[in-house]
Amino acid sequence: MSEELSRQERKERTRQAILDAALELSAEGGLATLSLRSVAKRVGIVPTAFYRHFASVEELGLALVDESFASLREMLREVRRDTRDIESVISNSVKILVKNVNERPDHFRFVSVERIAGPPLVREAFRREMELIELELAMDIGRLVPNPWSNEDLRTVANLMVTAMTGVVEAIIIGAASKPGWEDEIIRRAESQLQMVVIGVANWRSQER
Amino acid sequence: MSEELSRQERKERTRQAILDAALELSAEGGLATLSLRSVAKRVGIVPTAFYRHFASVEELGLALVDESFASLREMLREVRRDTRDIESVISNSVKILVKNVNERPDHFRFVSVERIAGPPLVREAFRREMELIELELAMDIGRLVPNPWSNEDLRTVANLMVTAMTGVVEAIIIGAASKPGWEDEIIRRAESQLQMVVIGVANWRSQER
DNA sequence: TGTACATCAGTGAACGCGCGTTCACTGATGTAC
DNA sequence: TGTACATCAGTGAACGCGCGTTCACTGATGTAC
Repeated sequence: MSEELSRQERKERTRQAILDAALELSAEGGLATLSLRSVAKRVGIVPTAFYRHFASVEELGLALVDESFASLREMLREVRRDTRDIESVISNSVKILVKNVNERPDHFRFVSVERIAGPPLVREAFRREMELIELELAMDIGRLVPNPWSNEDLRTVANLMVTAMTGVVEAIIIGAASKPGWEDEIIRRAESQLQMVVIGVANWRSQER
Repeated sequence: MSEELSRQERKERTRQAILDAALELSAEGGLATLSLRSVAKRVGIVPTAFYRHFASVEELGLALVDESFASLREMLREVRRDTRDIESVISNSVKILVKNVNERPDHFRFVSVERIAGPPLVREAFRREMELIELELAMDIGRLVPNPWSNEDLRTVANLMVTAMTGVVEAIIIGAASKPGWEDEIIRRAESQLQMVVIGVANWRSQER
C-alpha cells in the first residue's frame, strides 16, 4: 500500500508522525524536556533524519503551537456556528468546548501546559491568541448588552469568562481518567459558572449608576 | 562572621541556599529541567555535596512544594485576619493577594507553573491544596448567603472565585516587568470580576426558584 | 518503453557535553576525658 | 585548659548515559531524453 505513495507524500507522512509523536511525548514533562532522539525513536527513524523535516527542536515546537492554534480556532468557529439561538448559548458552548477537548485532548493539554510553562516565545504566542479570543468575546458581549459599556468593562467580563473556561479545560484534562461522572460534574459546574457571570453582568453597574 | 556558626547552622544555611537557588533556576524551564549540577554551581558547592542535604532532586522538589504551600497559607491567613469588615472584603483581599505575589514572586510563579506542568505527584499535591482553599471559601460563602445553598452550588461559586484569582496571579507574574501601570489595571480588573461574581451569586437561583 | 542521471529521505559512525551517581578522601568542628 | 578521637559537610576523580549535531553515505524515487 505505502509503496504507491510519492516521495513527497511519504515525507509529509513522516513529518506528521514526528508532530504526533512529539505531542504525545510532551505529555510527560512538556516541550522543555522533549528530546529529538526520543521523538525519532518513537517515529521509527534515525535521529539525524529529523533534520530533513525540522531545522531544530524549537522549530518543531512552533509547529505544534500552530497545530494547537488550529484546534482552538476550530473550536471557536464551531461555537459561533452552533449557537445561533441566544437561549441555549451557554449550554451549547460548554458542550462544544467539552467535545473539542475530548476530540483532541493532546492539543488542549499542550495549550494548557505550554501557555504557562513553555519557553518565552511560546508563552507570548499563546498570550496573544488568548487575548484575541478575549477581544472577540468582548465584542460579542458588547452587541448583547443594552447600554454601551466601556471597553474596559467588556474586557473585564470577557477575561473572566475565558479564565473560567480555561479552568474548565484544565479540570477536564487533569481529572481525565479519574472518577466516573467527573465530566458531567464539570459540565454542570461550567454552565452554572457562566450563568452566574451572566447574571452578574446583567446587573453590573446598574447598582452603582 | 560566619566563622562563629555551628556546624548545624552552616548546614541549614547551605540547605536554604540550595532551595533558593533551585527556586530561581526553576524560573527557566520549571522543575522538570532543573539539574542538580546547575543548582550546586549556583550555590557554590561541588555537585556531590548536594547529597548531604537531599536524597535526590525529587526530594528537593517536594521541599520547594512545601515552601510554596507555606506562602499560600500565609497569604490566606492574612486575608482572613485583615478582612473583618464585610464592606471592603473584595478590595482588601485583592490587595493582599497582589502584595503577597510581589513579596514572593518566585513561590507564586512556582505554584502557577508546577500546578499544571509539574510531575504528577506535585500536580496532585497542588490540586489537593487548591481544593482545600476552595472548600474553606465555600464554607465562608455559605455563612454569608441568607438561604442555605446546596454544597454543590457553594463549591461552584468558590471554584469560580479561586479560578479567577489564579488567573490574576498568572497575569501579574507573566505580565510583570512589562508595561507600567499594568499592575493597577490587574487590580481593578480583579476587583471588578469578584464584584461581578458576587452580584451573580446574590441573584443566583433566585431567578429560577 | 528504456536508459542515464539527479534528487533527496533516511542511514550510521562519530564528536564533545552535561548529566546523576559512586566512592574514597580531607580537614574543620564537636565531644569525651 | 589540653589532648585524643569521632563526626560529617564538602571535595575531586571517575563512571556510564543520553543528548544535539556533523558528515559522508546509500539506494529508492523522480526526471530528461
